[in-house]
Amino acid sequence: MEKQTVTIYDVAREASVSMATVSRVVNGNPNVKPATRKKVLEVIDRLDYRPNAVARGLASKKTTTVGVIIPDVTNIYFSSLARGIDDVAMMYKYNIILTNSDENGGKEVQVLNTLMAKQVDGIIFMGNQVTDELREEFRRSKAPVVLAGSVDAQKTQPSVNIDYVAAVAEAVKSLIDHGNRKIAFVSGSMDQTINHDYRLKGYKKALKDAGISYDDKLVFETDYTYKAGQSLEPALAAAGATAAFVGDDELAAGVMNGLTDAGVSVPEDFEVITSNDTKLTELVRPKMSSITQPLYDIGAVAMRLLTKLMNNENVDENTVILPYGLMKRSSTK
Amino acid sequence: MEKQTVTIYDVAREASVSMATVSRVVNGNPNVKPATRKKVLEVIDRLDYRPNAVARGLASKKTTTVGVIIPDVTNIYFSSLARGIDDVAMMYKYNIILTNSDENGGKEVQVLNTLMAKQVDGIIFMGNQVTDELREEFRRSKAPVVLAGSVDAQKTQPSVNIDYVAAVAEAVKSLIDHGNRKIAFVSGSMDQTINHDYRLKGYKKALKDAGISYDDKLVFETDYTYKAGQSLEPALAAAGATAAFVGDDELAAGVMNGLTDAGVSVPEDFEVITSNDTKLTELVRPKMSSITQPLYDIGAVAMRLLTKLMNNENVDENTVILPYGLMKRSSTK
DNA sequence: CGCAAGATTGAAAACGCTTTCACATCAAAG
DNA sequence: CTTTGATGTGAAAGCGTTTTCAATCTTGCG
Repeated sequence: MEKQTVTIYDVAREASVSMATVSRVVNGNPNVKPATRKKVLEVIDRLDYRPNAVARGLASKKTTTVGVIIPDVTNIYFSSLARGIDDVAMMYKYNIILTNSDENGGKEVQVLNTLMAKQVDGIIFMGNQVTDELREEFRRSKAPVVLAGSVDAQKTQPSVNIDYVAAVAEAVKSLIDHGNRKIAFVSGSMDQTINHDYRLKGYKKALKDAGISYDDKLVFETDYTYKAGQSLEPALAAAGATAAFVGDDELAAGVMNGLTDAGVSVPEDFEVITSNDTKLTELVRPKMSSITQPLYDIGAVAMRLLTKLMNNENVDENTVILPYGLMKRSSTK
Repeated sequence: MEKQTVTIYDVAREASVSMATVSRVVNGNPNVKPATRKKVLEVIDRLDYRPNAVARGLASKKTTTVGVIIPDVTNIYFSSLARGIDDVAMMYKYNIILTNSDENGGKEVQVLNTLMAKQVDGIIFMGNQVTDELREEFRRSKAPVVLAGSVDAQKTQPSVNIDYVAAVAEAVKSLIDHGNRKIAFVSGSMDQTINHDYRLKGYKKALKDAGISYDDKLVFETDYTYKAGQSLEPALAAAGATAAFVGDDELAAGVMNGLTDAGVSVPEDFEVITSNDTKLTELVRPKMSSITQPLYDIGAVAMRLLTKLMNNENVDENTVILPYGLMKRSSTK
């Protein structure tokens, strides 16, 4: 009992016009006499005809779907971007093929290839380690690729981000202004461009501006997980830190809770400022001060930029920088 | 400078075989002489041929992509399921077209239609208000549909869930066992089957078993948002509740924080137990006691079930119920 | 009324692959 | 050597659209 499918041919026959005409009305081509259009529309309605997007994709070489590579949907930072991406994608009639990469280079390359095989019209990439191999795949791709909330050391791809260096510098400066001299820098892998080339740079800049010397014993490279943060307290104490800048909200929540559990009170004895301003910052107690980022917008703008690229519209600025801010909550004085 | 694409025809020509043969080696069909296979493989490699999945989809009537309808990726409960879905999808070589529905009936129907137009091989639906119209769409769909972490009053679709009635009953019973008599039931819209037909039923059952009479003043119908929970304290106090069962973790975090902010200490003065065991339960302080659910597995099993359905394998049980548990943390005594 | 310029339409060729069916080949058996 | 049953292979017909190009209608105008 395979369900029967109605094709454009059936409609053409029933309406006694050609497939071409049906195609025209379906696609809103204006070169159709109103009377014919009406007739065709009626048949379409009567037969409940629904165009087959795959056939259309083959014939037109456009699939109206874009690939989205995300480290992990479960991470609120990225899912917030994804939400922005999907909303504007829908607005422009695109669909999203979403795949988790775990920031695993091999998987990323593989995923990229299957996306290209599926003939996506464009790709949005999230992830902060653009390997040479990956960059090579981007280049060979006929579909435009834009990075969202993600940086590439060689700035070769269109991207949407905030000014991480300035944001981190400002965040760290606020810590310094509160009298802290030993400020920990806590983040994920230093292999990630965003940590190594941006955040750390901002951190160093703030220190330098304040005349504090940089000490790599205060740099903690760890996982972006709650657990990792939670178990950091002893190390933080050992290093004599009195405050910390943290590169991820979940990680920061871990750090804070680990501190609190160890009897260190935040922000009195230890200040914490985090990076992403996800809703986690409001859930934990004390609420976390954070760099603020227009998460949804980063995704939305990235997708919007991608639509332009896919349309071959020329864009004035390929790498867009959105504004950031600083939100003081209760994890800092 | 359109990038040139290599087709199966090019490979056939270069290898001096027919397209059929190339197709066979690409698809691992065993009826190819090893020598020919080798020859073809070499050409494929040399020309860097990548099969066009759209053309393949048109010819074979299989797209190896499934649609996933999710209320909001940003909600950790659902994104956890989505992660499970994507992982097993990848395992079985499927891709995921992900769309947010906001549990908006109209949008759901529309999305469903575009998914069907894209010829997805199957659909995973998350959302708890299956309207008649939606159910009708499911029925007319030639692709199988399975519900993940979502229930339909008419149990007509394959689905993967836990036993919500029993789980809630048990959770509420634990609250009763701690001496509470006035237990609030806090959840999202009562229009949602899961709240109305399952959770509330479990709640009532627990009350009844304990000989406590049901009082609808203790039922709080609200949004699934942190904010909604946070502002609930006055109402909770007014109703004289000393404990609450909450249907969503983010909402529960709000409730708890609202309580705490109002000077009510949890769990001493007020106990809270939540439903989804997402990572939020561990982030907040006190950590939240919760019904535990195998979130990732619900998604994974749903996807696995879908693969079987797509293959027309016959499955013994269309509606699978996964085990739940109760995790005592610090928001209950 | 005649004609050029649009405005509408249709025929048919792609699009890049899978799949059916028939044909050719080959090794083993008689 | 034939015969036979596998085994390998190719030709060609789809799959359901879009799109090009030419053909056919309509108009407005002189």
